[in-house]
Amino acid sequence: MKKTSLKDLALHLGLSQTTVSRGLADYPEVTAATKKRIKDAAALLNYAPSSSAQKLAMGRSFTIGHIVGLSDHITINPLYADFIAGAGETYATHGYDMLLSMASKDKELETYRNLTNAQKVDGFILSEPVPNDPRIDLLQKLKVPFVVHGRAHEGADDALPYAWLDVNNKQGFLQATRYLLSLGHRDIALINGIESFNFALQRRRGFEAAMAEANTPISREWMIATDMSEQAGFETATALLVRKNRPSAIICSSFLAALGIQRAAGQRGLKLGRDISVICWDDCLSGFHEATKEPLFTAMQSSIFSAGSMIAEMLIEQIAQQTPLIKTNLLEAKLVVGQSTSAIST
Amino acid sequence: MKKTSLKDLALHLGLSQTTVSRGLADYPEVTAATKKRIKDAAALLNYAPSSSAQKLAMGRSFTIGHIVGLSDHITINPLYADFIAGAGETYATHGYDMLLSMASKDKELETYRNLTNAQKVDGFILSEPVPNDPRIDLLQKLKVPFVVHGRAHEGADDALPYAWLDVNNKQGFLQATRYLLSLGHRDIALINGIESFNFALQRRRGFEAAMAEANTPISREWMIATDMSEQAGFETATALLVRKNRPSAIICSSFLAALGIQRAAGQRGLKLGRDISVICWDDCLSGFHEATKEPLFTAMQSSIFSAGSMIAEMLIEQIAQQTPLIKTNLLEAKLVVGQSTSAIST
DNA sequence: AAGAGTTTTGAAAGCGCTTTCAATTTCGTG
DNA sequence: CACGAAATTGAAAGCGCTTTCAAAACTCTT
Repeated sequence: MKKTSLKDLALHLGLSQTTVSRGLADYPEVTAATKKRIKDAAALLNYAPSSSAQKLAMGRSFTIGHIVGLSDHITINPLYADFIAGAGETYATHGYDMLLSMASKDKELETYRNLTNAQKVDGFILSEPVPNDPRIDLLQKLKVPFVVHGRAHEGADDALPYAWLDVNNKQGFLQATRYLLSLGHRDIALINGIESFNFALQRRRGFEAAMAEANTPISREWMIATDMSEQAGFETATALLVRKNRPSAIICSSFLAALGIQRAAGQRGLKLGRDISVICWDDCLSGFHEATKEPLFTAMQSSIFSAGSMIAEMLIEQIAQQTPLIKTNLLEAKLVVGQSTSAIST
Repeated sequence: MKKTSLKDLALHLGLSQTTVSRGLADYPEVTAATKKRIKDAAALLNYAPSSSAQKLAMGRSFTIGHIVGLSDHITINPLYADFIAGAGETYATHGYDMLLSMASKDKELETYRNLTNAQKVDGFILSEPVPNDPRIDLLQKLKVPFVVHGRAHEGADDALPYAWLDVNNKQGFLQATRYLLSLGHRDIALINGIESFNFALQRRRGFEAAMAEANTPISREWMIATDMSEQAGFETATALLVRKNRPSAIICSSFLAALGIQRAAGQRGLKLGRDISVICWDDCLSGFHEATKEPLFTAMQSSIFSAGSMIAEMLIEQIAQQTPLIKTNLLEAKLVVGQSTSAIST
């Protein structure tokens, strides 16, 4: 049995392709009665329009591109997976598809260009921007709609010449640090992400601001920027805890790394929330969360899943209206107190 | 500046569309000289064929579908992310695109049907099969090429009526258990994945077989099937370790859960590889591995990234040759000794 | 009952490519 | 130099849809 085409369907109904096409697309000029007749027949004959024909005729692909740049052996991180899942859910409800493309870092720009030129996508979501990200320049030159997850440029927050959605990293760590200070902690270490990523830089700013507010000196050796993996968290924390004067609290940029801190602490007989306080950034990854119980870590929470969902919404909207008016969205993380922090014992 | 079409390019070159098209596609009847002329011009004018037009004309989409069924709030797991990354890399080198679609469990079958009918994809990769998976029946009925990651039916391994790639789960845990036994362990607990997934069932089989071989009784309360998350590992291990006669070794179905076991052990002052041995299945997730150092866990390793890559290769091959000859591929996991196991102290 | 206005339908022209088949050019050979 | 064979090129017909524009079928007025 061959695929049923619009022509077949029209023939079967004794109508023109035009009318059938319009009926299926809910054009107002088609009577409700014939619409129903058309749709019933379509269901019966198991008709589905060929997407490539549609795309060709309409000049749009109803597809959003996500490109992940694989550098050597570092691949998708779980964060990104959740983000994608959020976006994907939104696409599904809006009739969009998601094109996911892996490209080695050196082929990344080329991949953006190809997907655009071949008209495979109507727009892009851009993740993990770096300062003055070349991808942004490229996409602007190509005049293809896109939204950035994060901001690629410091300062002038409001006047960035592109659409973005970001979480208020600075404010988040400001608040987190204030919380630790309010518990009496003064010797606070920072285990941050690589600070060439803007998010990490902003978090440090927040940390520093809070410490400055409280007139608390920062130990430079206690501000560490590293990978956001369990292993890195473990190693960094171990290095920190092995010293004779160790911090009484750690503020950490990732849930995964916090797990590593916990391992390091456990190995030295230290219990989180009793012997040492830990507060971390928590992107609310699925699989690490049992919503039911008191959270393991005190954390600044901001679901990256919903970030994905929201950014997809923004992009779809931008595509719908031709004029690329530049919308932005700044999310605030929420302080949630868990078991990993306590007031300093006097 | 409008997009350059094939027509533009042909006009510019003073050739027919036919020749240009053939030249770009490296047809043998086009002279090397004109081929070069064509390709240069294409590069100059920044020409890229419209993929939808190509698809329409050729009746193929050069796109592979991956559908992830989201059940409620459980989304993509990191395992799957790595798998996808591996597949994506292979697609890229073969000129294929990956269409990633999120669908709630109840809409999942419908999504397969839609993508197929709309001819959006040339084939599917099917993940996490369950016994007698309805998706398999559907795809067979739709006559669309697909390869299953894992096997959906027990027994008759060789004669399954579909293409699959799987890792030898039974053999893997057989070997792992034998290793623990060889270290003198007899009180071994199993923390397994949900056993409605075939992979988990097979691993239990392997465990049981090894124990039977050694005439070692299994404590039924020590065979636990649960989620493969850090949290679940932690809770299960805690329950196990809190008893007065606790196992001397644990075999665990996931690296993540093993992390949880470690946390539970640490909390009770037990050190892995000294006070208790742990061996786990390790899918070699990126981000959890520093290739440089001795691995944390003794484990059965099998990279899920390369599984993704291999399965993509299989599918592309199956698509290329119309006749769907059914290939299969059984991978063996590798025992790698790390720090988390040691001979039982006498 | 005719004319104007309003719905509802359809023929046909694309969208940008591939590919069949026929036409043209080039080449080798007697 | 002529002639058939081989290599190279092109005109045009799709692929399956959307959409413009014109025609046909109604619905009211007067």
